[in-house]
Amino acid sequence: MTETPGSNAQRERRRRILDATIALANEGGFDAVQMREVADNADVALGTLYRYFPSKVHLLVTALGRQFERAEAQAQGRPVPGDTPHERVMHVLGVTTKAMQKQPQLTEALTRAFMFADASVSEEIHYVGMKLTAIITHAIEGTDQTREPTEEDTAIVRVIGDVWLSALMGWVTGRTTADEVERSMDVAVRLLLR
Amino acid sequence: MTETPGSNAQRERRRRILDATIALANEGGFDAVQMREVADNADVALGTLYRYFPSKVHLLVTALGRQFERAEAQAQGRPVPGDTPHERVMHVLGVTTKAMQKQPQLTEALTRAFMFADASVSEEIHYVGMKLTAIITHAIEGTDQTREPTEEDTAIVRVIGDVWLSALMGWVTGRTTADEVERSMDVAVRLLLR
DNA sequence: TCCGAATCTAGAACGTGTTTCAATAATAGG
DNA sequence: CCTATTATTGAAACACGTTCTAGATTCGGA
Repeated sequence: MTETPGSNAQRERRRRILDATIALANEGGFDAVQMREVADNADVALGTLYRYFPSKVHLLVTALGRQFERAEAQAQGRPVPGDTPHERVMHVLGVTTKAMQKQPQLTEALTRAFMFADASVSEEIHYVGMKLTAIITHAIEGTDQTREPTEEDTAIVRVIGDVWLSALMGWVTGRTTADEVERSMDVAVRLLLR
Repeated sequence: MTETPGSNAQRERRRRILDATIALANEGGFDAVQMREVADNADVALGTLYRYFPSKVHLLVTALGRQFERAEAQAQGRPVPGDTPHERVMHVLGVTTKAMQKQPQLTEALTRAFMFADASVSEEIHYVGMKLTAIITHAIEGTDQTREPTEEDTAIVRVIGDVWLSALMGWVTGRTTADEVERSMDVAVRLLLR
């Protein structure tokens, strides 16, 4: 799927770096992901870290992309429970929200990096966006994978993704609770999938 | 409206600081708003700047709030053109998008600060959110200000605001063009206001 | 007008993201 | 196996947000 270029040793280094990143983020959030610390924990020189990832934000957004990849791989084939698009989308969002609640620091780190990213990270951002829409589309379609998503479906998926990001931001910045996230998602999805 | 406390000299300092912030942001975006530079240009000591605004993000989000205040004051009383809620909302969003296109650096600076804000900025963030929903609500209502907004209206306004923020982020990070922002807003508003 | 408290100033200092560089190690091509 | 190229290392240096300190200055109340 995602062919990572380079020698074996290089793939290993890259993996160690991303692992260290996730571990640090999980413990202390965005601020705890310090480049010197990541390099140390990944057994790599600081310069090497910067050769692999040109900035902290690149690093974190790439890590987010890897998380989405794994989530997608896990959901692969398994049908989403629920009889209506609304139910299925809410199920996926609910599961995701619950997972994020269990690792609030990690969520904070990855979300803030995503939000803070500037134009130089657009490629990585775009990748994450694709994964997100793929997951929501999959939920809307349900088992009925035969039907090609209409243009309207695509638009709806994008809007749901947007609302979810905003809600996530509210939660990460402590303005809303996880319950409120779920409630506001429910309202938005109801408005859109009617 | 917004009673700024303190002596005259203090209000003046605060104004100079925010003016310098906007000016720097307008020239060079988020990175060009450097605290030492802001302090210099506003003729205050660095320590004073930090007494007024405890962080760069507080500073920028407060500046964003002031911009919204002014936008709201200008729109005050003037009815929004358009015969339907959809038309009126799109008109407001279109005008805003155009204004932002004229000052892309300023938009980048304020948007990124808003996105990056953490829990300590929730008050300022909340203020900006209120202004935004007020503007959208005003557009939906149009001249017919008699009708109390329903609960559904409120929910719709919030979703529109969320989508707009996401679209804005896409534009700021160079993933989408201003045209695409407007187009995706049109789709979202159509989906919601039907 | 005078005093004490609050505010402001100038500047040094610190932490962390980022850059740079010389030396060493690994790797690929002949 | 040798060599040229490239990658990695370790460490210093730089940039900018933030904090701290010591001494003016300003301000409000007696």
